Amino acid sequence: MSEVGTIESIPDATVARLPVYLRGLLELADTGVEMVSSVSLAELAGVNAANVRKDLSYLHAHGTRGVGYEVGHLLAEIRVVLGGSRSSPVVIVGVGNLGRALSRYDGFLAGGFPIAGLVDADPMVVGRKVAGTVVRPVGELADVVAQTEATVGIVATPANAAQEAVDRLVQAGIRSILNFAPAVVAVPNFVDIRQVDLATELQILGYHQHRRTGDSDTSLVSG
Amino acid sequence: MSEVGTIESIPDATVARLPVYLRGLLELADTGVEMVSSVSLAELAGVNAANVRKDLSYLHAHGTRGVGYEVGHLLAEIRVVLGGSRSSPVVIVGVGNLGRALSRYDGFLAGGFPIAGLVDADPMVVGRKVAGTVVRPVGELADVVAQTEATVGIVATPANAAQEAVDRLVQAGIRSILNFAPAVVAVPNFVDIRQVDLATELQILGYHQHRRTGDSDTSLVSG
DNA sequence: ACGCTCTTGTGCACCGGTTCACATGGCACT
DNA sequence: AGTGCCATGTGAACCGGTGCACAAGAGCGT
Ligand SMILES: NC(=O)c1ccc[n+]([C@@H]2O[C@H](COP(=O)([O-])OP(=O)(O)OC[C@H]3O[C@@H](n4cnc5c(N)ncnc54)[C@H](O)[C@@H]3O)[C@@H](O)[C@H]2O)c1
Ligand SMILES: NC(=O)c1ccc[n+]([C@@H]2O[C@H](COP(=O)([O-])OP(=O)(O)OC[C@H]3O[C@@H](n4cnc5c(N)ncnc54)[C@H](O)[C@@H]3O)[C@@H](O)[C@H]2O)c1
Repeated sequence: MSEVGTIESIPDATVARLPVYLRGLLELADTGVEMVSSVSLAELAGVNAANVRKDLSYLHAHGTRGVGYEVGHLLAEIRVVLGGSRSSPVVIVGVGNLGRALSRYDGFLAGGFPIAGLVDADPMVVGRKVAGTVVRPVGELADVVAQTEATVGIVATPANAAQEAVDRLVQAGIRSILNFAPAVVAVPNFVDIRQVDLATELQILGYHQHRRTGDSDTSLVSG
Repeated sequence: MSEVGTIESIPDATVARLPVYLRGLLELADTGVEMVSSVSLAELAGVNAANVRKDLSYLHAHGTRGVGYEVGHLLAEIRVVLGGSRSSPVVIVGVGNLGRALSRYDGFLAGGFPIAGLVDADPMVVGRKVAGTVVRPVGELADVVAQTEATVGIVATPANAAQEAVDRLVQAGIRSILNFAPAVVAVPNFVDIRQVDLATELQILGYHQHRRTGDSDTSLVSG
């Protein structure tokens, strides 16, 4: 049911794959490929071909049977869905090891997410220039957001400061937040927050490794 | 999906939540709390209480009805499941912006994943000391893995070098890999690889933001 | 024009995960 | 011991996602 004025709802799982398709399609476009089949795109993205077709069926990007999809059209359509091909400036709260690395990452800029503002609570960090941007006091966050017209916030503070950082971002009008701190934070339901937990990723790997080796050195408490 | 039968199989979704429970439980233990109910643990972890109970039912950690779960017992049991409380040294391939940030992260060490080895292809980077560890040539990866007894590999190279980096890790005997490069890489099926794609995370946020604002896109690509 | 081939688009069955709802059973207090 | 209370543990419905399998349709060559 497509309603005028509203963008159709696309399943979360599909949305999560669109960026992957985008990457693959950019690669194809670079090498001059103009048409692509669901099978080859699937291979490129590491997913099932039927899944690709179903995903693309949610977009306004129909392919032609017997031929495939037009790379350029697909690219444009995915870009429209993912933020309307509009640039979304990002502000980072907490410019430590991770914050600096993220600031210097040019892949964000290329993807339409320029790092526009940096703030930190530490006076030793404030005033320093990182990747061409001067770090400003966290108290001036609202100003920074306003000046840079940032729409996305990244939290890279220690875990115990994450809730405060998120609160400040929401207060400043940010509605999309990426949180790298290993902490569960509460946000109003009109705010979209995503958690990136690197330590957790390693622990999940650890579980599977443990299982694989089956090396049970621990006191298995069997009932 | 592997079907090794040594240790009981735990659903993936549950495994992904165990580290979160672990964090919450550590917090509780620090503050001297000895018993915890599924409701409060759920709140702490940001999930549904019934879900917590079902998750914990997969472990050998049963609670007592009317009371709750013993924090210490739960902690021990989760630790056992997640890698048997054994330290899993990590080797990082690609010591650029991100690789350096990860090297300096003490949360990994605390979680049982000490950064034991660093390798890079750039002669300018090789030999430099990062977080107390000397960066070695990527050609010596197998040696580094052997010497450090690393069991986990992290790929933090540019995307176009990711497949090569992964191949080297597998060649060196690594069976658990965390890949930060935005690239789909192929691995033998006895290798466990997890993708961390930060740019994708931002793009997903962008989609929801785009939807929320309902700012009907005007830059409709002409046909 | 016709039929062959190729790929899309999708109905449908399957599966893992989530959540509700409630029976089960331990604990404390009288 | 009896009674009330409370939290666990789980059966079952529900839900979103995946992938097979196939019909529908486009292009092409004869
Ligand atoms: N470094 C990594 O590779 C890595 C990996 C995984 C997770 N993390 C997580 O990312 C977060 C940042 O890690 P890091 O290594 O950069 O830590 P860090 O200590 O190097 O940097 C944290 C920065 O946040 C600032 N800060 C502290 N409180 C603040 C506040 N209330 N408002 C604004 N800024 C504040 C500090 O001044 C510091 O500059 C941590 O939560 C960590 O657990 C980091
Ligand atoms: N920096 C970030 O915050 C960030 C964020 C998201 C994703 N990433 C991804 O992480 C990866 C690393 O990012 P970065 O900013 O650290 O890049 P970088 O260019 O700073 O570092 C890459 C490092 O990898 C090394 N390298 C190149 N080819 C290699 C090879 N074949 N073997 C071993 N080492 C090799 C380089 O010498 C360099 O030191 C990239 O794929 C990037 O897309 C980075």
